[in-house]
Amino acid sequence: MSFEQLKLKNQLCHRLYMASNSIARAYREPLAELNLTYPQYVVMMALWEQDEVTIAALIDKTAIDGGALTQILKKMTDKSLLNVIKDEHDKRKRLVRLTHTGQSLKRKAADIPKRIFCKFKSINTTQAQQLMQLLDLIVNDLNTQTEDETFDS
Amino acid sequence: MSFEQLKLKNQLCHRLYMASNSIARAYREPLAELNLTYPQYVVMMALWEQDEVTIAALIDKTAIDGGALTQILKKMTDKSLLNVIKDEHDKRKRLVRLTHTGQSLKRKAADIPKRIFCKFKSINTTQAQQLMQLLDLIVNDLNTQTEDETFDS
DNA sequence: TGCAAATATTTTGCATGCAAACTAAAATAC
DNA sequence: GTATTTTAGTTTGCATGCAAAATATTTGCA
Repeated sequence: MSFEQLKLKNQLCHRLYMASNSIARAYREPLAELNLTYPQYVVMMALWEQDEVTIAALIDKTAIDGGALTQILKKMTDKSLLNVIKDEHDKRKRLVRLTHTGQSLKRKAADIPKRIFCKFKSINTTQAQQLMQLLDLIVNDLNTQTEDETFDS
Repeated sequence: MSFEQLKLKNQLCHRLYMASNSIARAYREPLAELNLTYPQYVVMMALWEQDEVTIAALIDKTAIDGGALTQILKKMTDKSLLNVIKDEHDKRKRLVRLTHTGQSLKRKAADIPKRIFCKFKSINTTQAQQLMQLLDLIVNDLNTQTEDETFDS
């Protein structure tokens, strides 16, 4: 048997693995200038869109693991980018709020997306859109599947 | 300013981040049955294609970081899946060789790709191919870019 | 009212991903 | 031929990603 299905060149997952690592690596330099790691940048983007949100809302929006997020928020607090405050209405909840420093970092980050996209010599905007749509389908399928299994069992 | 370019819904990188994590998560269960993590599975696939290769060759093929790979190979050695032996011709090099156990694991892994692909309800084979091609373009662009910069400096 | 079940987060332990420093051995230079 | 440079891997330190256990509250229900 040739086991074609086990060859690396046929693995969508391996492509995603490489692409995800490559692009995260590409962000490293620009983000280092802002003293941010990639997941921290994702948290910042989420908060720049909507500030003063729950941890759960942040997990929802960023898809960052809750356990990891706790640590990430701690480091971002140390860097005075944000504060995690208690929700007076429900003391289980915490609210994440940008500091002034965190808010103003948005301007410095504004050119990062363009700097990254410049590196893509081989794909145009249309292809990038198409790629994002396909990725959305996959993420949806995988997450939906998990829920279904939960229902089944 | 609306800073549209900083919104998460417009970030290709965040799609990749989510997709890569989602699919790795999907592999977790099937791979747990083989007592493998995802990167370990990638190493196995590489070795099933070509056995007795250099560490450098493995890094090339799998795109796994060298530092991480050392640890991964150590754990796989502990599980008796492979051995890392010295190259007699060049003592700097090491050769990675599957054990009989490692080789025979291939049969048990043979149905994993199908089990994962079944979860993709929304995309067909053509779309999967298209997705892989787009991802290849991105990975190529990003890696080429890095080399160019090296030349420039 | 009072306590079990559900929620929201944090903590813990393990497995990477990655940059940078370090080690060993082979290739080159002079 | 010996010092220098290059090459191949390993080690170290830091930052996640993730599952599972632990905490703290709140809800729901008898």
